[in-house]
Amino acid sequence: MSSGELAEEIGVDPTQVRRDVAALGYVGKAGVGYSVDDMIAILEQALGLTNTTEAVLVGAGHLGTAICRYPGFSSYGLRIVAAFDTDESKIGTSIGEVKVFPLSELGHIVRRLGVKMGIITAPASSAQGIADLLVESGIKAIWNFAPISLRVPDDVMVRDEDMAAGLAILSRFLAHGRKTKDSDGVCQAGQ
Amino acid sequence: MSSGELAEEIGVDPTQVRRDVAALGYVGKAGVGYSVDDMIAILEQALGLTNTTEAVLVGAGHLGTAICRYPGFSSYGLRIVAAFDTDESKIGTSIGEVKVFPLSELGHIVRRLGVKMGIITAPASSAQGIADLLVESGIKAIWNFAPISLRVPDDVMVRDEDMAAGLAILSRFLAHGRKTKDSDGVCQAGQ
DNA sequence: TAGATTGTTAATCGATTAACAATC
DNA sequence: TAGATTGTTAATCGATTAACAATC
Repeated sequence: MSSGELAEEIGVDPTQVRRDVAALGYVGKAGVGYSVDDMIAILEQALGLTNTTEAVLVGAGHLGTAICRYPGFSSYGLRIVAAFDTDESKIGTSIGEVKVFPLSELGHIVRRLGVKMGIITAPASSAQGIADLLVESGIKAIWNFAPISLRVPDDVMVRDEDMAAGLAILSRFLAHGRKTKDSDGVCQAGQ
Repeated sequence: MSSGELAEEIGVDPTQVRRDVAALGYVGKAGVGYSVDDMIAILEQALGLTNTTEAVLVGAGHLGTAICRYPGFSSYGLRIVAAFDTDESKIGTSIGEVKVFPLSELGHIVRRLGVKMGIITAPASSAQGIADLLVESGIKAIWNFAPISLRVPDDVMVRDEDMAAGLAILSRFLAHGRKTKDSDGVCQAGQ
């Protein structure tokens, strides 16, 4: 497969493809292109999809439940090993395969299992406290679904899946009828 | 509030703040700064949060249910007016305030209500078909939760809330221990 | 007035793209 | 060999930042 075909497919410049592929250390064949199999292997490797990532989830509400049950993640190497909540009625129950534990057990369990990823599906009001708790327990990557910017140490990565931001960008488009580059930055400033 | 304070708060350069604020047409007072109230008003205006956006949701599974019930959206001006699914057992039921209709009714209802935003929470395999249907019915903004790149006309905006992409970036960080700029582009190429 | 902070111009930085010799 | 496609250098483009006169 050639850089031109790939570029066409994803709507970018062919040079961009060649550049990125080269940056990953994969060398194609001049006059021929790239091997699809090699390409897949290289990308999986680069994205860290080859190893299974274990994660804990905090906040067993609707969103947490949806994520625990989402069938796609296992094929991307994610395994949720425990869920936490403060709601007495949820503790002890299971969401699919995932057991729900009291939040007070979090530090204990995370440290014991050596889990490095935490997923926050709790309300915004308790998200920062949960993040602190996760970081303190040794978590290095946080997937944050709460609509709030979390403060964490530099060596911890946060990925915001901030739905309100996504919604704001779409709303803006509908209201003003144009797509902007700055939307993201402006939105953060607004929080 | 000064550009310096705002910049400090969100971790960017003060000039950036001044530039963006000016770009929105809001003029601050030299030597004083910006009025917080004016700032909020300007941002809400710019982001289109002042008008309520009506949306339809397709795919009344776990994720769709979580979104319909998510309490935060109403304060951001989103109102989901109808949900659609092909599952006979779901049709006719309600998720909170939202009624579930058969997918065959989508064009009819969307056109009738003049809704401009569609939310896709269906499996990846049916997402493109749903997108086509939404576009055909007059939808101009699609909020896509299915892990697939949708093809739509230029005048339709798609916002991908692609969880697999978010997961890949975090996995990559855990596996390789560094944050990258290119992750997004590379990830698209991998799909 | 003196201090602070703006809006904007000019300089820097990085990312994207065009062009092309090297290679299969 | 001839055609195609690579990796990379140089040129372009846009975004970020530093600097500062204008202003409250």
